[in-house]
Amino acid sequence: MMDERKRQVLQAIIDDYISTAEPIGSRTIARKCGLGVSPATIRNEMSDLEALGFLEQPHASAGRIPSAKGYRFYVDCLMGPQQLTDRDTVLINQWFDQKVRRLDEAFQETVKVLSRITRNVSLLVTPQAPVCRFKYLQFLPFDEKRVVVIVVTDTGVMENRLMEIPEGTSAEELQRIAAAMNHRLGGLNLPDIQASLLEQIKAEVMPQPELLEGAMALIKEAAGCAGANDKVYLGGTTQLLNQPEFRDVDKVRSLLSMLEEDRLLHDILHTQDGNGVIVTIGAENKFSGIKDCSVIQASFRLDGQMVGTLAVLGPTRMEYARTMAVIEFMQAHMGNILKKYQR
Amino acid sequence: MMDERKRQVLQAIIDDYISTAEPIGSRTIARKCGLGVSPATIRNEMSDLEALGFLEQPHASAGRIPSAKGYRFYVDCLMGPQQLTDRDTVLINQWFDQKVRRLDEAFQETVKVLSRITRNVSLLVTPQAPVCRFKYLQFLPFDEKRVVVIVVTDTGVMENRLMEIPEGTSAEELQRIAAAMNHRLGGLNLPDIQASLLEQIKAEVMPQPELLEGAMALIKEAAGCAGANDKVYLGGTTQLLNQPEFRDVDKVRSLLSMLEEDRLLHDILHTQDGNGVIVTIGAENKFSGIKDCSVIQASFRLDGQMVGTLAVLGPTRMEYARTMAVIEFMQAHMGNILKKYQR
DNA sequence: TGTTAGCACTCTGCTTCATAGAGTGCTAAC
DNA sequence: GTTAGCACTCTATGAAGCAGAGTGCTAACA
Repeated sequence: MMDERKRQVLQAIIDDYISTAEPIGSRTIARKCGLGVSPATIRNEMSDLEALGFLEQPHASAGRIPSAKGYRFYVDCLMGPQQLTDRDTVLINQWFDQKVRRLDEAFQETVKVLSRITRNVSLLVTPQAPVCRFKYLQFLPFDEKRVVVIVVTDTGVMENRLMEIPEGTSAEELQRIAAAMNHRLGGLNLPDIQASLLEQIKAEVMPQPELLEGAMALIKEAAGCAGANDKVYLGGTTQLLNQPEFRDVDKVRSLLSMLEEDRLLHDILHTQDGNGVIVTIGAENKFSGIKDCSVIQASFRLDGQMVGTLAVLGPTRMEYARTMAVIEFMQAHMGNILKKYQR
Repeated sequence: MMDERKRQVLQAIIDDYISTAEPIGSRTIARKCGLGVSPATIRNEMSDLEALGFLEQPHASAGRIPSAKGYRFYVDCLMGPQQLTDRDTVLINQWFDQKVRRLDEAFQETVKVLSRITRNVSLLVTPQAPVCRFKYLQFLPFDEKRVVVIVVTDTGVMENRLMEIPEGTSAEELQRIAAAMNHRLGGLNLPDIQASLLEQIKAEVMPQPELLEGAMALIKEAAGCAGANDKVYLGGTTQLLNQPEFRDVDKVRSLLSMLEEDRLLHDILHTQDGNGVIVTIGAENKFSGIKDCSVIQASFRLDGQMVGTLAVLGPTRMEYARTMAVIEFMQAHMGNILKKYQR
């Protein structure tokens, strides 16, 4: 029931619609898809394709547009894999060579370049529970009253902060406190360093509660959000405005206000372990707010560990093949880039 | 020529227009401004006000709307100072209590809350040339192959990074390098630490060029953008979509794409030393791209030193009194907030 | 049986036109 | 100086008409 010609017709329609965003009629397809048949024949095929659920009609006398099911079939069975153009790869590499300094900057720049190349909104989330261990904590001198506290973890995530020294605390005492904490906490996973454990240490090292509090706060911070964990990066929201499906300000607003909620974005993406690129089309998405959008995503890893997920979000009418190629490329290169610049 | 009644009429028109965004006729004003005169009289006044340049007419038979000059007069002479509501101050304080951890986060959250309260786009820039001195640099152990480099400055801005140790470098050698650099650079202003000076040191401490390069890069970084210097924070861009003057997607796009250019935003704000709130209305702005917008801004300081400028950007039809009150409040509280959480 | 030409039909989008409504400016009276 | 009255102007709105695009159906054809 899906013979070769139907597939060709469907592909031609989707390809055309992706680039024009206009409903497309039998005449145009007959001309473009090169089957050498008349519009009437195409009309029959289109009628069948609509009956099968791959196409729909905005209204009775308009052309056809692809349905979600149509896009799904297109992504799964019709479109071929696509290579990135050299221009794109060069652009990406240059971009990162110039801009990236820190881990969170890398993420920030990634969404920028991703949205620029795909001409769509892009996002990047980092996982909720980072697996990283406390290595040690150190007090560095600053001036008579203050000291720099630095927390070092095994993934190279480092937090530091300036802190007041309680009246009359000697350098030796500071060393002792640091040593005590390092002894107790060294090698522990950050999420495992609970308040209870910190309380225990506090009891042992009583004399400088303020200082200890500060150090603890810093460790908690490193555990919770150190570097760039559990964060959402969003880029290219203005790209929406270029899409004809967002000619209406109200639509833009409703989508953008959704995208402002970090929690929601986290949920939109399937944070999964696989290496593949995942495409979610229209109503396949969990949230009805993006039921007219598609999401293309992939998770990337560093040293075997899942570091985050990057994604492109756009109208269901999207350049799937190209966008998937871009995501795949970025996924593969994220590891290298991160290794090179940070850890 | 600007008698009391004219002032009252102008004020009534502007107040009304600010809240409705509709051209406003003599009848409405006669009813609202409580002067007990007829629409015809108001018409005469309005005609005068138009001749004086304070009002304009979108078209011949529409009501009047304020001109840029009208807003200017309103801001300078008509509107009274306004207090923030308790709800607003509570909202702001809660916001920061919960969210702020680091300096750059403080800035990020500031633009969020600012745009939320003013219902307009808000921005925050930090000055181009931070005045801060290099204090010292230190290498901390990480593992056999790598070391953590930390740069400490006198304002508490700290950069750190994980770095490879060149094959066969002893701990003593690292100490020597650090000492040499600290000796040469200690106390210098970061912007003054030029490539030339670093080159010189490089010549003196030849043996470990890679390590040195890394440290230098880090110092340059600290000089250029350490912590949060020379950065632009932008928030509440979606607020634009709620303004009737941005019902047109093309307008939104042209403004948003302007706002994406950090350099431009930097230039939009007058980075100045005064403590006052500055209002720039319509074409008073340097950039024609925002000639239909007004900017309300103030610089804030910490320990006497100028730390940044915050601003609200919206259509010329803006709640000037309220927005100025908000900006003033935020300006005063930025110092406290920053002191409390960071340095 | 699959393909095609022809044709009637439908629906949108654009243009034109008329109308209602809001607001002004002017004049003359108070 | 203020006000009522009135003619005038301009916009926004909705109806009507028309062109264009596209379909579905039927009948003929290979």
